[in-house]
Amino acid sequence: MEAKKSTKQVSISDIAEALGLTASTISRALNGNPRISEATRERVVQQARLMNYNYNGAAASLRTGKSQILGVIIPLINRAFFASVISGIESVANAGGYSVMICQTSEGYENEKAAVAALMKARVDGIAISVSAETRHFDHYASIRQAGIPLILFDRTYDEVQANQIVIDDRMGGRLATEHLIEQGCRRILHLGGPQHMSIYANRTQGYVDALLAQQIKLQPELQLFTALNEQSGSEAVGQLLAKGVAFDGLFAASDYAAIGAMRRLQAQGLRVPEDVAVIGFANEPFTRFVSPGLSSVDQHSEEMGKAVAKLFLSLLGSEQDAMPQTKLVISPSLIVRESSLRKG
Amino acid sequence: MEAKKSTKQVSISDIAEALGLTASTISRALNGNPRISEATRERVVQQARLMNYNYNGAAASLRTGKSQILGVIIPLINRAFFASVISGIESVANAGGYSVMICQTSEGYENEKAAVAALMKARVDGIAISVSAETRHFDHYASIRQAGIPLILFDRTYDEVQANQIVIDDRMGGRLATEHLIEQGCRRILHLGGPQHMSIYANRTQGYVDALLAQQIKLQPELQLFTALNEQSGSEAVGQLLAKGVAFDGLFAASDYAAIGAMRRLQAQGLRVPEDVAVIGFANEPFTRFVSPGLSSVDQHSEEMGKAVAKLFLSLLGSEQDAMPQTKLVISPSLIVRESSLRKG
DNA sequence: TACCTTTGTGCAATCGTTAGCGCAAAAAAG
DNA sequence: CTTTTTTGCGCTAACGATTGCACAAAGGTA
Repeated sequence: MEAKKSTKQVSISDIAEALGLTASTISRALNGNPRISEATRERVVQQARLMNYNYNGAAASLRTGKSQILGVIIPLINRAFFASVISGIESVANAGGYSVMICQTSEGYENEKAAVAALMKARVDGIAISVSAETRHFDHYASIRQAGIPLILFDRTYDEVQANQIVIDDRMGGRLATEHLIEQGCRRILHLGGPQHMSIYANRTQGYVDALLAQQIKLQPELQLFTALNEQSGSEAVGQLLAKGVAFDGLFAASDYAAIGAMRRLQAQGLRVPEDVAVIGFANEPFTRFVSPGLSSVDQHSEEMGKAVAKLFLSLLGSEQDAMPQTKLVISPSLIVRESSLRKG
Repeated sequence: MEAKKSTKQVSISDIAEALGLTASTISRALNGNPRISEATRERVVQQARLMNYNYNGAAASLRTGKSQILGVIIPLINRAFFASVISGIESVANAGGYSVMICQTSEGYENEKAAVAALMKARVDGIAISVSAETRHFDHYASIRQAGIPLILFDRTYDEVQANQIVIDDRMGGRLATEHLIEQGCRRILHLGGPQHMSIYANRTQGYVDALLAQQIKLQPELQLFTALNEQSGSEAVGQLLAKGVAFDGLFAASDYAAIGAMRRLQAQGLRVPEDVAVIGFANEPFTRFVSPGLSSVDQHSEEMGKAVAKLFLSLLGSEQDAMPQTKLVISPSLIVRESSLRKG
């Protein structure tokens, strides 16, 4: 009365016993250690399959100190950008024999602390973080560095954190978007920017400034608004400006959501896009191709970024001893032109 | 010459030594065992914080057989539906003290096998799977049942698998969508369905049939097309029907992507939506609200489904002994009416 | 004072794998 | 036919946390 219901998993010692060998031999055979004869290895593999053996990662992790797990912390999983990044991380990490453990912070600082703790508890071999909007100080990363495992910040990074970084060139993205609007004949370009304490938004704004200055277009303070960059705030920003009688013929929003909100408001007020106002967003969210007019945007190569994160992680595993050299990888964004910014003339 | 670079994490024995106690006392203190005096517990907690102690999940997992990890396998992470489900799973699981390990299969059978193996290796305490499109047999789930841990199938389920299920009522969703079109005056309703070996698609089709029969509308074989349900196939399906001169005044697609593809094609061919053809999709993808006309759809309450998955998992943990009773939870979808299906008359 | 409870902590075994060291038997070298 | 090297495997001690059992000290009861 102990058979069927037993939830006990078979271990290498069970295999050893069945084969008249010892656990160490099984371990070596399964791990491809060259000191084990081909014949024995074959027998072991057969028996393992037969007995439905499952490798116990926890035991190995305890013994070796490595878990073969990569931890990832992101603000929101159901944002197309982050979902794609994870997808990229997943594919490369898996190919390298690593599993991925994911935590989302919902942009909250306390959640981020809890996430770090959870990953450290799982003894992950490295952590990749896209910092939550709420996070302003970084003491909770200390335990990661103390454990001596790779720490990679991506997209939402801060230079003050001692860590490897992978970002897209947001400044270039902002410049590309703005230059494009200028080329389309826009001269009074409204910029809807995000929280400037976050480098991604500050850089997009800087790119906007760069482009204007390069064309000797004077910056107009009333044409720069900083909001939460969601659909509603985009709509409201445009509504207020129009109410105040501030005119503009182009609009660069640092987020597609703000852009779509703004575009819909413009249309609701009787303005034509792109004829009266050319609009471009940022992130190339999936919906941008489906709306009409198609929303121009800046693609961040999110899946590629994810792959880069995982690759960097894998490469850091070898050389982790030496004071953790800080890599900073910058990915160039691409301009995606659709109807919302394309004027016939 | 051993201090700074040491990557060694502190263990409960280290705390014990510092305090002149034993590891067992530290363990009990940290776990809130009532046999430890409040004074001692306080000292231990202080010292642990001081020494920057991190709980070693691997060690505990080895000893207890529990990892406090929930494994999740999904076809694609960067699909709004699955991303939301994960988000829901994550929030509830975390609140229950569990971490989430995610694997994506990219709809591939071999990947799904690898994912199961990876999760079993991590000794997760339970696995939730949304079956890949390519998967037709389920032997690879055997190791899960053998390990005696909860197995939950969600959304993409198969009754032939002995497991708990959480699904939405796709049949009801299909019926709601079709009834709505009928109410809007449609009589010749085109249905774009998905692979019928997958219950979700078969059920949506069945709902369509139910609605028509209930209204004594005769089924027209030429008005039922089964495709891969992406944007392109939706477009092509409509193109072919129009070319063949098959008329229809309503369209129910089992996917929003197929619906948008179809809608754009209709418009390109000069047909008005919803006046000439009323269109409704399925899944309520984020883009449906942004397109124009707004695409009516069927909401699957994805985040809620995720939460239900995690809750079921947590509840199964207690009662896992008894032959795993098979729960089947059905979530009702909601009809979301937008302009694409709303006729003035 | 003697005995019984509580209360608070220590002892030691255990989970499954790994890896350094040791040691026979077989093979190669002299 | 010895001596050295190689090959193939076993022994054993970890890794860090948990937990049943034991047990001393303190407090209660008779």
